[in-house]
Amino acid sequence: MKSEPDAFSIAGLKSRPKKTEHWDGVRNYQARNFMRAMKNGDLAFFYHSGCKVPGIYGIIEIVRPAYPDPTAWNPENHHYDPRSTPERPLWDMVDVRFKREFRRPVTLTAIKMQAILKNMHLVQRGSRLSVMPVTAKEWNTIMKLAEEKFQ
DNA sequence: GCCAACGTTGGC
DNA sequence: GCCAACGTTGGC
Repeated sequence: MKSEPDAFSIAGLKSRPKKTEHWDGVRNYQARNFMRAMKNGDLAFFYHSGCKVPGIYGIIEIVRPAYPDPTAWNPENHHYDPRSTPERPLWDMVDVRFKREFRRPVTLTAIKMQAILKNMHLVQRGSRLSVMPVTAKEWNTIMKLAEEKFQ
């Protein structure tokens, strides 16, 4: 799951009450559908984009599965979408809880250097999705890279 | 249904 | 700041 750290970072999530926050503002159908596939207890990587060192900064846990995103109904909100109403919600969000922050991020550069990760959704084509799937193999490879950083 | 125009994302 | 890649919109 991607976020620009200036808007919302893993440190920001960690500092929230119960280290939990809504992951709102997703306005892309494919990303929304990936969120709808999430279950309670699922883990996700927290990716920082649009910053000096883009990469995976830690792990979060899904603590509430997809439900309507009320920010879409608020004309004051940057992600307002009049097509979505409380009666017929169009966009969803999930609740995520801070799990762990890597001491050093697994950078996009490091990910691109791993041949085994070349099929990762994140590094394919012009993938701009803010929510995307990770396979078990990819997850384990990223975790190994994260552990190496502790040495 | 096609496709040009436009806005957005995000790495560099 | 640039620009490639992408999704969406709307005219036809």
